[in-house]
Amino acid sequence: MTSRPPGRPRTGLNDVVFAATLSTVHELGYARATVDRIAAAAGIAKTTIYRRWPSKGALIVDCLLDAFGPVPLEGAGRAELMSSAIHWIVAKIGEPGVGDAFAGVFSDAVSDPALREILSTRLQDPYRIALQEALGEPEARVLFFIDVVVGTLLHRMGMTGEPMAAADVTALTGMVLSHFADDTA
Amino acid sequence: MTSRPPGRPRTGLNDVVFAATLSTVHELGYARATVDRIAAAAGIAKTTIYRRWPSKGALIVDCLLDAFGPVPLEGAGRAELMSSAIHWIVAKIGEPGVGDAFAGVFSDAVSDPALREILSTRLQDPYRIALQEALGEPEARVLFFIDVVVGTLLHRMGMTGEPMAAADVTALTGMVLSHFADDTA
DNA sequence: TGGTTTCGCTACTTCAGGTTTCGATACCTA
DNA sequence: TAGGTATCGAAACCTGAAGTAGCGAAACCA
Repeated sequence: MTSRPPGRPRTGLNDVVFAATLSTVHELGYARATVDRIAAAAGIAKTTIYRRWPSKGALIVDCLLDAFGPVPLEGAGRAELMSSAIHWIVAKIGEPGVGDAFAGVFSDAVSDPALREILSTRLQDPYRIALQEALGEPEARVLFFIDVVVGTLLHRMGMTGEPMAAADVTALTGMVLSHFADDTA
Repeated sequence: MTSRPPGRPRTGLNDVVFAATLSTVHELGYARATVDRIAAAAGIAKTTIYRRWPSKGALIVDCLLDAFGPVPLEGAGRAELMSSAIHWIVAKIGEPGVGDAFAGVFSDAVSDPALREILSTRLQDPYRIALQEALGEPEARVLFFIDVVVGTLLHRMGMTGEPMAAADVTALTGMVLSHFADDTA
């Protein structure tokens, strides 16, 4: 918030920027969370942000990577693995600012192939690969799984502005699990 | 395309603008399809567009309403109704420019409450109500249905830039149908 | 102590959404 | 046929946000 004299870098600046990004997006929404405002919230200059990230989209993706962390793939059977993965993404998207930021970058990516590439490679691929190995499913099935889960959650958030309620999350989980339980697809 | 002298209105201007909107969005993507370009493609002035629509988002929503038309709810049983509804929205989203335009407005709506209101009221509600009456399902279930179907399709389009392949559409249809077949949710 | 790195600040460019103004023209009515 | 009115086209303009450039200042390192 407050100004700061120039000088050599301080450690942990990324964390400050990430926190400022999420809180700003949470407050103002994605589109109105300009780089200027994020920089102001972090107490740094806009130029400093553009020295570390090539674009606003890249900043958001890095911020989401930091917020998500590694996917916790714990559980005995395949059903438990998938169920825990769903609940994990639901919880993450429900965190303040994370869902808005996620929906926001995804939005921009629709008509920005470069950003789509970043989003696909840096954000989706790690989780897709981890899920593939854990579940022993082919790539196409895992991609379909991600489309259904993430797409449904984002559509609800985009339409209502709020994360999905617990009852619908239960319905989503049950639907996906029973679909992936049989081997007919 | 070509210039045109000023004068009294011509009939069917909306259709010209809608066609120009879809083709421009199809060519350049949503974000790069500026109102200037759409106007140029329609052979009219940007001012004329803003005289009829208050914003780019409103124009796109009207354009989508025109492109979608009434939802064809034909079929004997509930399963056939839902199946035909899914295939209808898949076909519509697959039309040139429609999917991009849909994903684009939806994106903008994430951080624009006013646009979200327009999108929800004018685009989603009519179809939701029609589905409610045809299926005899409560509102919450129909909303969930829409979230799953539309969300999944848009996520795939946003991630890959192309509509969903037939095999995955089949999987999606089967999953949704079997979920809504039982009365446990 | 001196060089290098990184930062803060200010100013700038570019571009898109949206507004305003004004002149020109076609339709409608008398 | 003449005049009023509604609508269009053109161009200039405003606002806000992304991204860039240059300079001075401070901290770290050798």
